[in-house]
Amino acid sequence: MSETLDERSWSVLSATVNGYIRMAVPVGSRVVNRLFGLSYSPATIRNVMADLEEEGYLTHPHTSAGRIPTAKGFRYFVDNSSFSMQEALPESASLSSFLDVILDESSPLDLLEVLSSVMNLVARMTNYTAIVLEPGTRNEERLLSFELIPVGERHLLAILVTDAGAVYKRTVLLPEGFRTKEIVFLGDALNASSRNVHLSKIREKLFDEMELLGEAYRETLQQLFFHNRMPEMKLFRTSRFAEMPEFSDASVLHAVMEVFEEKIALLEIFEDLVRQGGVSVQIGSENPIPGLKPCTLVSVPLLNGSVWLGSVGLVGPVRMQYDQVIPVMQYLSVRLNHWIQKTLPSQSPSTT
Amino acid sequence: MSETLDERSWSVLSATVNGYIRMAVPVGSRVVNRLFGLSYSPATIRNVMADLEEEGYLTHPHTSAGRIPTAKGFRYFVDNSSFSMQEALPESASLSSFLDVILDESSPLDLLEVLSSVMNLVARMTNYTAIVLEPGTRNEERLLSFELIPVGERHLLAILVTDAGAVYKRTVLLPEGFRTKEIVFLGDALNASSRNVHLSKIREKLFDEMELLGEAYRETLQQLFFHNRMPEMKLFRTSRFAEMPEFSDASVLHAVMEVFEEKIALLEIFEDLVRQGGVSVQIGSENPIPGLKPCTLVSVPLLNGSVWLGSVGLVGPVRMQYDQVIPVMQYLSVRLNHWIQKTLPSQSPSTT
DNA sequence: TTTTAGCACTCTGACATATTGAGTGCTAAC
DNA sequence: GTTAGCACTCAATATGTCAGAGTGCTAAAA
Repeated sequence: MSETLDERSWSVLSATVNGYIRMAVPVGSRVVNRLFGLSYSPATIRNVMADLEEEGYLTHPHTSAGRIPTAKGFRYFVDNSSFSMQEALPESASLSSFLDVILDESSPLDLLEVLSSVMNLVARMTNYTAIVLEPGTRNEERLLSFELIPVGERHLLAILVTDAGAVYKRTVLLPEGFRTKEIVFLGDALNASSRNVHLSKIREKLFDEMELLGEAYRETLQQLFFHNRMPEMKLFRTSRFAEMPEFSDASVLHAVMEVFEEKIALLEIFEDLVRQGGVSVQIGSENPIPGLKPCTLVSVPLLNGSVWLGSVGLVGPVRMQYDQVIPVMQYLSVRLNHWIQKTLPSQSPSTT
Repeated sequence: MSETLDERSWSVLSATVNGYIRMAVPVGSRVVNRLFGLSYSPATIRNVMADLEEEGYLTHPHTSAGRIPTAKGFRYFVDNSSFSMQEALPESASLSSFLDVILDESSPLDLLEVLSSVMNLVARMTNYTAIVLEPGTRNEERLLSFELIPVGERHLLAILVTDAGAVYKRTVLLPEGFRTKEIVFLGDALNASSRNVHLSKIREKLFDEMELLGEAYRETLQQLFFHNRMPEMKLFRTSRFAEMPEFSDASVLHAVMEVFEEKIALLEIFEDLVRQGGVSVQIGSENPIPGLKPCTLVSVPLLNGSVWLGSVGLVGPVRMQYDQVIPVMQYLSVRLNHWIQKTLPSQSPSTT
C-alpha cells in the first residue's frame, strides 16, 4: 500500500525516529551522522531528510530546527522494524516469570484481577500508562448459576454467575407483603432449568412468563434478574504523563487526563479494535479521540474463542519506545490468550 | 487554644482569604478596601495586615506584593466562619433531590456504587476531586451467607456475604481427585452454623477444625474461606488539578497525581480520621503526605454504629471554596449516615 | 490615641533589543 | 553521487528599560 523507501532513506528515517524517541527534541543531520554512525556526511543526510520531508515522513518545526517524524514517519518505522523481545527489554525475564506465577492455573481466577496485576507491572516496566478493560454485560454469556440470598429482613441479594467467569450481584428491597419463598422458589427453578443457556434467551423467556404476573412482582423480578454489569476500566500510572515534555502544556495534559477519566471514548476504541485481533498500534491522530492525538495506543484484545472478554493496552506519547512496547504486548497477547483458553470453560456455540 | 482576633483583624483576614480564594493572586490593601467594602482605608488595612503577618496568619511573597493567607490563616478562617448550605451552593436543591432518588430504600443497594454516583455529582458541582473509599476486609463483619458454586469441571466459586452488605467472591481450582461433594457439604454446614457470627470467630473455628485434615484439603479450604477484600478507592475528576494555577508546575502536579495513584497514603489518612467522626478539614501541610501539601482534604467517615463502612472526601487546592465545600460535606454526612443506619442491618455487639 | 493621606521605595512582569548557536539550503568542488 | 563550505534563518537566552502594584513609614487629621 505505502511506497517502499530505499536503503539509505530508511536508515536516515529510522535513525531520526530513534533519535527523536530518545531525546524528545528535533534531531539534526549532525546528530544522525554522529550518534548513529551513518556513513554519510551531514550534508548528504540533509538532502535525504529534505526528500523524506517532501514525501511526508518528517517535519520541520521551523527553518533552523532539526527534523521530527510525522505520524506517517512513525507508522512506516513501526511497520518496517522488526522488534524482538530479548534485546528490547532487560526485565523481560522477570515479566515472564511473573506470568508463570500469576497464570498458574491453581491460583484463584478473576480476570480483572489478573489483568490488573499484570498490567500494573507492565506499566512500571515500560514507564507508560497501562489500561485494563473488561466490557460490560455480554449476551453471549451463558448462565452457570443463579442464587438468591436473603439479607436482613426485607432484602434479597441476587447473584448470577456466567461461564465467562463473571459474577453479577445486586441487592433488592422486597415490597411490603412480598412472599419471599415464592421468589426464591422461582430462582431455584431458573437455576435448574436455564443452566448453560445464553443470558439473552433467559431474558426472553422470563419476559414471556412475566406477562402473567402483577405489577409489583414484575418490577422486583426485573431488578433481580436483569442486572447489567457496567464495563470496568482500570488505569495504571496515568501520572506519568505529567512528567513527559510533550505534555508540559497544561491544556494538553488536561485533555489527556479527561479522556482517561471519561473512559467512554476509550471503551469505544477498544470495542472497535476487537475484530482486528492481535496487537494494534494507533499512532497519534490514527485514533478518533481529539484529546488523545498526541498519544499512541498499543492494545491487545483477549478472546475466548470468538467471545471478547477484555482488553489490555498501553498509552504513551507518540514518541513511544516502540521497540520495547510492541514485543511486550505481543508476548502478553500470546500468554494471556493462551491462559484464557486453557483456564476458562470453552464456549462452543452448540446451545445457542 | 488559638488566640482570638478582634473584630477588625477578623474582617481583614476573612476578606483577604476570600479574595485569595477567588482570585488565586496575592491580595493588596486596596482590593480588600474596595471589593469587600471595608470601612477602613487601605493604609489602616496595611497596618492590620502587617500585624496579621507578624502573628503568622498571612505572608508576603515579596516586598511589593499583596498578602497570601498561611495555613494558619486558612485554619482560623475555617474555624471561625459559619457556612450555610442554602446561600453557599446554588445547585444544593438538585443535590438534595438527587439524594432523595438514589437513597430511596427501594433502589438496589450497593454502598460503593451509591457513594460513587453521589460523589461523582458532588465533584462536578464543586469542581474539585472527589474520593470514595471502601475499606478492605473488616473482622467486625458477620457472616450472612456462604455459597459454593461449581464452575466448569474443576473450579469452585465461593461467595461470602456479610451484614455490611459486602460480597466476597473467589474462584478456586480443586486439586486432582478432590471430592467436590464433601467440600460443598462442608460449606453448607458452615452456612447453617455460622450465620451472624463474626468473620474472625469463624476463622478461628475453621483453623481448629482444619488441624485434622490433610495438606491438600487445608490449602483449598483456606482459599475458599479466607478471602481478603482489598480496600477499594475511587477518584472522580482528578484531571481538575491540571487546570488550577497552583499546579501549573509539572512537578507539583505530578506529586499530587502520584498520591492519587498509590492510594495507600490516602487510605491511611482516612483510617486515621474515622475516630474523629463528622467533617474533617485538613488544610495544606496538616495532612502527613508530602505530595498533598498544596492541597486541602475535606472528608467524612460513614459509620454503621461503630463500624466503619467507608469514607467520602473532596480534595482541592488549599485555596478551596470552603464556603461551598464544608456545607455540602456536612449535608452529605447527615444524609448518608442516616441512610446507612436505616437501610443496613444494624450491628448490635451482642453476638461478639 | 486612632485613623488616614502622602510619598519614597521595592519588586515583578511586560516589552524591546541584542547575541548566540544550532541547523538548514544551496553551490561549487571532489 | 557525495561532501565541504558558506550565507542565512530562527529559537532561545540574556540584557536593559519601564510601568504598575503594593508596601512601609511619617506626619497630619480626627
